[in-house]
Amino acid sequence: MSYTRDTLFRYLTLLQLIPRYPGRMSTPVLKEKLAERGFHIDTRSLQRDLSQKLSTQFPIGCDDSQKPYRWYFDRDFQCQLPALDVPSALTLVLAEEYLKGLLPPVVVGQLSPHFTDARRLLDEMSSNGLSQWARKVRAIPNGKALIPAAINEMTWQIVSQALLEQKPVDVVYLSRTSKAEKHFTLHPQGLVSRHSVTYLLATVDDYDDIRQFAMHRIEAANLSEATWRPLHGFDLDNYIASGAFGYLQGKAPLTLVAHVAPQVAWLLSETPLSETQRLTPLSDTSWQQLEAEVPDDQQTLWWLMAMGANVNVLAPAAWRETLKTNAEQVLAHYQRTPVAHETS
Amino acid sequence: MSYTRDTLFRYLTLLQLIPRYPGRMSTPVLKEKLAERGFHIDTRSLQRDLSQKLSTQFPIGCDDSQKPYRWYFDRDFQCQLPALDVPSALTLVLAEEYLKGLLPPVVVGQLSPHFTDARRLLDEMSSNGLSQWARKVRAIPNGKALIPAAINEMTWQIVSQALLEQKPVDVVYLSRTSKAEKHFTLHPQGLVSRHSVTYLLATVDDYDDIRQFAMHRIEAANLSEATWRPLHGFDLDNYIASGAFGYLQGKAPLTLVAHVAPQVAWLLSETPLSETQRLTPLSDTSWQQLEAEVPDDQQTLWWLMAMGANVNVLAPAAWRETLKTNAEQVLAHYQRTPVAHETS
DNA sequence: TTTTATGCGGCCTACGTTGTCGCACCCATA
DNA sequence: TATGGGTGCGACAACGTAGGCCGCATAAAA
Repeated sequence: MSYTRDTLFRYLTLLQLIPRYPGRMSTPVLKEKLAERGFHIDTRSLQRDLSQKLSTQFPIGCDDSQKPYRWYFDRDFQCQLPALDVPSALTLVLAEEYLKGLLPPVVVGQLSPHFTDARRLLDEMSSNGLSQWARKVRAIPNGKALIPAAINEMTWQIVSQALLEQKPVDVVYLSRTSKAEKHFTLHPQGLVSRHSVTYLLATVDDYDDIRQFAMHRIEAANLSEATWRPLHGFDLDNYIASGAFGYLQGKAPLTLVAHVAPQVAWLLSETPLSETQRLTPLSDTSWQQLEAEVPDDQQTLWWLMAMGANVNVLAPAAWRETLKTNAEQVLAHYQRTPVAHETS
Repeated sequence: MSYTRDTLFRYLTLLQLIPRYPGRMSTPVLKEKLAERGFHIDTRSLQRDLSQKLSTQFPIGCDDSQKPYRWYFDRDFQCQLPALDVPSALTLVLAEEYLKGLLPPVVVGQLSPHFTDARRLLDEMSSNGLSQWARKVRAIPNGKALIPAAINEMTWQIVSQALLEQKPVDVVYLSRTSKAEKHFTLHPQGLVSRHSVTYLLATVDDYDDIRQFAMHRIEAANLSEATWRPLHGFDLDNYIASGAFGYLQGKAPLTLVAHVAPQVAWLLSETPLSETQRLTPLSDTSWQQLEAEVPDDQQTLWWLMAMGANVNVLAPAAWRETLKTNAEQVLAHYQRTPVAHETS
């Protein structure tokens, strides 16, 4: 039996059991959880640990409005073992910059204690000299930053729990088309974050087909009493590849052949399109010939379109044709619509 | 004087002082750091803490090849207070999916203990029933995923330290143009991660102008003996806005007016271009009129180009002209180049 | 060889830890 | 109003651990 050595470890276990603020845990529950982990102590000892030892040393709060007291960590407290090092802290700051444009505020907010921790460390590091590190790192996202749709915090918590524990959820969903609130029982099968919109994939009520539900349109969610209806043979990757999110994707990769302007060649030499990319200079011009195996998806096509006149796709023929047709249509727009509209 | 209550706290402080694996810290140094934080204990006690208490309960290693023993945490160990909750763990998994396409492997690797921690938690949560949560979440990045350039781990550590502590670094840099290794002393002023390439902004040797150095082309880095040369009046945001990274950006935001196809309108209603965006239906068509205040930058223009024939920009006139000209040039490409090339 | 720095086992005492008990309080139920 | 279960809390005593101190062993430095 391990007596003494366990005191420290029991404290640590206890600290790990106490949830962060929105959640809280009552003394008897904590006692039971500790017992599950091999710490059989008297209730009195636990009470003493909480109210006399831990809560004086840690930012721990206690809800004593009702009798089984409930304990919780301050919302923004964060402690890591081992402590964050400087490179990791910098990485976290960069990560936050990127993620702010990719995930809804509430979701990024889930990680804010980590980011705050990183910033605090950097502040301390560079205290000698007002280095203002915050002004020293920036992330420039790839592509246009759209504003992520806002998600209700409670919804995110309930749905993520349901997804992982395979439980159905009752939701109030604001339908896109009818503008009406509808009540469903969903059986979550997957979660997809596309750009900045997060979708829950689930079967509805007693049906067997997967449908998409934008998380930000779920107005309320609660774990359901209904029994879980498992769905076999569902594969998220196949589902995405089959074009469910507007990214129709052929199974086989394609060989892209194109002539690219110098500035594009420069970009690609830094960040290749694929592992197999080859760039070869062309005679008579500063342009280069690009050959690469790329996936047959909408993303790649969009990228080519964004490059505009700076790339000249030679193969595959289908893409060449698509780009050509698109250019013709764009031109048609601008020839048809009178310029006078511009002032509107 | 706080005697007893400090035991637990001293252990925690000690644990926070021990660095993660690549680093390590000797017993005397630990003793001194503890003293700095108010824990004045006998060397013997520290030795006992390390070798008998902590290293039996934590994944702590000891390098005893030379006499002042050096202690370190296992590379992949991670412990959080308070413990990770399910929603945060899910968020971390999503974040990792995104970041893998945005930051170099080594940089994301800095955070891998966090991600591993999250995955472990999810594994435990869903152990009952083989829920295979890893198959349940996916992130679809915004725009084409280019392959991030690889960075040397040591370089990242040294440079991030130098940047924050305002110290010069000696680097061996593989010049892009000359293909030759060059030796510089850099005075780091900022770090910019653009798409998937990370650049260090620094002044070189005795010059005062800022230059960009791609992190993945820094082959070696060491803190320099040279004295730090401060640079006043440098503002990273202005630098970026002035077009240093190919994103020329006008100061004033523009009012974008365009007609957009139904699918684009749908996308924008989910993730607006800006806070002020307005979408109004057009008569005679399923298209909608879009009005939004957008920044005057390359990103927005690229986004419009990628949308191709699905948007018809009415204002500003300059963009309309740019898009038109671009379409004409693209068309010129595809009319000039013989289709026969495709089979090459 | 001597010196210094470090690790380590042992010893001893102060004091921290913890089970037990009694009391107070709140709430639900009779 | 009375009663009983659940919970928090102060007090106390017994146990045993934490931690300073000492001496020795070892290895690197002088």
